[in-house]
Amino acid sequence: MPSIKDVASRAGVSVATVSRALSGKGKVSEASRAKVRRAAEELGYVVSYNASSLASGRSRNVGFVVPTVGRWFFSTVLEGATSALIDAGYDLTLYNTSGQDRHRHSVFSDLLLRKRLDAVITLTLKLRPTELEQLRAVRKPVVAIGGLIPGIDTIRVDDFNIAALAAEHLISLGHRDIAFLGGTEEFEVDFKLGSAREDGYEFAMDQAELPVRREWLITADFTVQGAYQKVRNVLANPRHRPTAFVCASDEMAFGAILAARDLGLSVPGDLSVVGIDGHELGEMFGLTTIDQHAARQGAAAVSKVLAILGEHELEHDPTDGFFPTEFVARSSTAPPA
Amino acid sequence: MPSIKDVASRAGVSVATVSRALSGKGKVSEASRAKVRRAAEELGYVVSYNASSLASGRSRNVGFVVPTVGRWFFSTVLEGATSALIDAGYDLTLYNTSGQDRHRHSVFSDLLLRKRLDAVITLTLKLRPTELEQLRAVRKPVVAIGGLIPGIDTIRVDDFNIAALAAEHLISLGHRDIAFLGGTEEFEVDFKLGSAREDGYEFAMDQAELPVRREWLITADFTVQGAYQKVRNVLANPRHRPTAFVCASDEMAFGAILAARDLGLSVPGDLSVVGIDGHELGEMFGLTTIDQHAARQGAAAVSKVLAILGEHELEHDPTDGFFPTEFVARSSTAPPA
DNA sequence: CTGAAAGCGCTTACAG
DNA sequence: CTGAAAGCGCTTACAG
Repeated sequence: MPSIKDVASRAGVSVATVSRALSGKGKVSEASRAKVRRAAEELGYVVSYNASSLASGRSRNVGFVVPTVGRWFFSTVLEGATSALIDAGYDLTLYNTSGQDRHRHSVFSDLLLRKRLDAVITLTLKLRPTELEQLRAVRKPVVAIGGLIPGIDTIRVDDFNIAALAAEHLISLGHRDIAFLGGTEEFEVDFKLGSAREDGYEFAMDQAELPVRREWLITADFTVQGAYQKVRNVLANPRHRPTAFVCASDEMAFGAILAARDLGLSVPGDLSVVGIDGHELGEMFGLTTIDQHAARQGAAAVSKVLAILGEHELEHDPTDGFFPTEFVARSSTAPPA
Repeated sequence: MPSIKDVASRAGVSVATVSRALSGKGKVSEASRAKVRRAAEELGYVVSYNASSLASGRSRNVGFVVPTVGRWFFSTVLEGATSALIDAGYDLTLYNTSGQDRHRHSVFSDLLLRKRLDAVITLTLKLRPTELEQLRAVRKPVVAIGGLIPGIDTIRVDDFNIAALAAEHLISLGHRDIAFLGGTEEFEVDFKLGSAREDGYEFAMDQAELPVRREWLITADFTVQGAYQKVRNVLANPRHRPTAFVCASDEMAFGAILAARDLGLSVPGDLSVVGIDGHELGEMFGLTTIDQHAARQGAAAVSKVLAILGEHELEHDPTDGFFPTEFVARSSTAPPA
């Protein structure tokens, strides 16, 4: 591979001029710039990130930490982030903790700290105090998606209100027997999204003076299969069968719909179902849901990171507005029979 | 952040000794090693990858190029790869072309070449001649998953045989009217997996002297929704309705099952469906399929990369055995009515 | 606008 | 086993 020296000698200028011409920083005459461009082109020269980063302190690389890439929300946010990053000419280094503490530990105590990153984006991870400390020590910007971390920039939706809205929608249709399908503790990853959503559901029920029955507060692992099984158990019980479900994710809502169908119940005839997410399959299932624009959240996190890096200013005010969501009414909800 | 010098002075040794002690390369006395370890620990020292890579030529980082992370196969392979890489102490830099030529171009002509990577893993991408050339120029090992590239290490399953097996399974159950659901040109990404699988299906049909009807060779975009629509069109036609479907992916098989149900057809009573993949949802749908162990393919690609890197030898024989798959018989297939 | 030179933080022959 | 020193390939004041 050719180095900057090769380009310099071929163009008949110094390496300093090559560096300036190619990076666009500093003054360079048009003539020099043209010569350099040509020489670089002919040699197939590409700058070495390692050398460039070492000298400048900038890596053009952001770290992205996820609990898994196997769930819809995570892969969709990731898709949005990679796209935005490529457009900006940045690399994305992926750290997948896979829900394993061993992996998580090496990510935070080692990989993240090796100065190859300009910034870090975390996805639905509640940073522990020591982890926060470690990130602070490297003095890099951190943006969190999917939950609030004090003192850190955050992209998140208003889980409480989203769930309340979902419940209100059912209530306004005339439902009274509304169940809630949330996430089990261990699968709520870190932020207990499920609880925030459960709180919103309960709030709406209270406002409407409807009872919240303990046996209708059920939890699953955020997967289609997990939800299928739990909902099936509830629906198979002929006594106290709910007429509607608020589900904390679209994938769980799909599981609920499939369970109802397998029991011979029609949706929305016998059961109304509303989800939260905006999953592509929602259309096919006719799922009423609240779209949280996951890919856009990924892109928004990237924008925020790039803005901070552009500002050269670490001590800014962390922003924390809610990311906008969208109510999508389809055919899985209707007045009760 | 402390540098190697800080560690050296605190430990009372030279930077060379610190480097050797921490990397484990070269001889270091136990006493020195202990002093260095302690000093590093106390200072919270972590080696700078950029400096280390620049000096040694090794980055402990592999590039992973995917067409998207939104489809099951890709995210599952990625999950397997990240896990294996973290265990080896390597970073994974993700390049997602998102099916956009603009992104693909910047990945291959720029990002991949900046010498921050020790190796590259490509996922279901047929490299164009210029791209192959560019990769060769950086002289890094390349491992391809999901298709054969001449002269490059490959992890792939035997698509032809898998599809033939799927068809033979249906034939042996007594089916004669078997349709095939493959991928549309534009969505076969690069390797025309669909065609290899279609060829296998046709081979099995020929062997059994069963006719392959043109109108039963249908294609979709590898998504549940796409398959749902196409299969629904076929099944809604009361004349010449097939009694079974071979689907080129599990997600498309789910679409086929859902389409059948929505038309009031029972699976497997009125329609048998077999998929290819080993998707987690297969169990819930009772889908008969051929598991291609996607996560293991990701891990296998990593093993291969690490083996090559360990060998310090670029001129080895590219291996190209077929990755093992597994036939999983469930309840979506049965003899025809 | 341009170049010589220091420096980024490591690794690794080389000599001892 | 250990250290002094060169070198990896850039960037960026500094001086002109």
